[in-house]
Amino acid sequence: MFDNFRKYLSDKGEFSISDFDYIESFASIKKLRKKQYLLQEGDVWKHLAFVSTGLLRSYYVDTKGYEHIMQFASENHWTGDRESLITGITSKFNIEAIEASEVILFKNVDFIKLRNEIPALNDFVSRITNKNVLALEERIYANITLSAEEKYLNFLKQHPHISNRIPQHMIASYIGISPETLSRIRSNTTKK
Amino acid sequence: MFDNFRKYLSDKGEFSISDFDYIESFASIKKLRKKQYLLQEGDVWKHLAFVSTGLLRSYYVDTKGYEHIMQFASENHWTGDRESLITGITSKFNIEAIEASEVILFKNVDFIKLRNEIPALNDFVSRITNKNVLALEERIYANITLSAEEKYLNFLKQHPHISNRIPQHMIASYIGISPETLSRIRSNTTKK
DNA sequence: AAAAACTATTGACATTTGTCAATAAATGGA
DNA sequence: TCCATTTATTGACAAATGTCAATAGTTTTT
Repeated sequence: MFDNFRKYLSDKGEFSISDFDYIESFASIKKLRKKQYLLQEGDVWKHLAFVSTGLLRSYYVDTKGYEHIMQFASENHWTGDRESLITGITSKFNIEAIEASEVILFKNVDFIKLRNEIPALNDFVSRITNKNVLALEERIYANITLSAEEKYLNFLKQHPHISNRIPQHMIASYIGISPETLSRIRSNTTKK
Repeated sequence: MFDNFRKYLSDKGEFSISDFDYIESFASIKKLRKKQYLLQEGDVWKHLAFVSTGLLRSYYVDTKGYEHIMQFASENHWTGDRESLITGITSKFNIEAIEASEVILFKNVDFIKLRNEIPALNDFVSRITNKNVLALEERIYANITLSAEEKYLNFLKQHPHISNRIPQHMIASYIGISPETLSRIRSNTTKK
C-alpha cells in the first residue's frame, strides 16, 4: 500500500525505516474511481496528497463555463490546492481522477509536525518546492515563447510518460489552445 | 542603506534588532546604472538578491535573437537565477537594470547559514516561496486563458505600481504578445 | 448488444495576432 | 543643443488560431 511511497521517499532523501513507519502512521489512503473528485470548487483544502497510482487533473472553470487544466498529477507526484491550504480560503478549482487512482493523504497540521520532527522530510519538501518553481517557470517560458505546435511538442517532451494517457482535448486545455487546433497540428506533423 | 530592507523584513516576520545586524553583516550592496547587468547568460549565479531601489528585468534570448522577459523585480522584491543557484549550472538568462538600482546581495552559502540560525528568516523564506508559486500559477492561468487584451489588462491589475515605469514593448514581451499588438490594444481601449 | 457519453476529425469561415516597413515621438548622452 | 538611440504608432497584409457545425469513431454504461 505504501510501497510506491517508500520507494519514492528513499529516492529523494535519507530516511530510516522508523521514519517511514512514523510518517505512514499519519497517512490515510483514498481510492478514486475514474471521474471522481478529490477536491471540488468551494471546498477548503487541508491536506497534502501524494498520488501512488493513477492520474488526476486540476482545472478551473472560467466564467464562460470552459475548463482550463492547470496540472496533471500522475503516480509519484503531489497534488492539492496550495492557495486554499495556505490561506484557508475556499478552493477555486477542481481535482478529478482521469484514471482510477490511489492517493495518500496527510493532514496539513500533521505534515507540518512531521516536517519539524524529521529534518530529512523538511529538506525534501524544500527541494521539491524549488523544483516545482523551476517547472512553473519553464511552463511560463513555453507559454510566452512558443507557437501552438511547439507548445504541443514541448508538452510531449516534458511529459512523455503520461501524454498517451490523457485525452487530446485535455492536453489542448493544458497548453492553452483549442482542441481543433491540436487535432490539426497532429494530423500535420504525423504526415511529415 | 538597509532601511528598506529592515522595513521589509519587519513587515514579513518577527526579527530582533540583533537579527537585523547579524543578517546585514553578511550583505553586500551593489549599485547598478541603467542597462547594467546583474547577471549575464553564461555566468553561474551564487547569490540572493534583494532590490532595495530601482527596477530590473530577467530575460531569455531565444534562438532567433528575440528577448523574452520572465520577471520584473522592483524595490522590495527578490531576483536571481534559481536554476543556476540550485544546480550550479551556467545561467541561461540575463538580469539587467531597467532603472538605476540598488541591490543587496547575499552569498548563497551565507544565506543558508542565516536560515539555519534564524528560524524567523527560514519561515519567511518558505512563506515567500509559497507566495511565489501562487503568483507563477496565476500567471500560467492568465497565459492559457486570456486574450491579448485581457492579458494586458490583467498585467496592469497585477502590477499597478510598476506598469508605468516599464517600456510598453517589455510588457508585451512579458505577457507574450507582439509590441504592435499591444500598441493597438492600447489605442483601442483608451478610445472607449 | 444497444444506447449514451465522450473523444477526435474535418471543413468553412471569422477573428485574432503577427510581420514587415515606414514614420514619428520621446529620451538620453556627448 | 544636437545626434543617436530607444520607444511607440500605424498601415497593409499574411499567418496562426479559434469558432461553429457536422460527422465519425471510441469507450463506457446499462
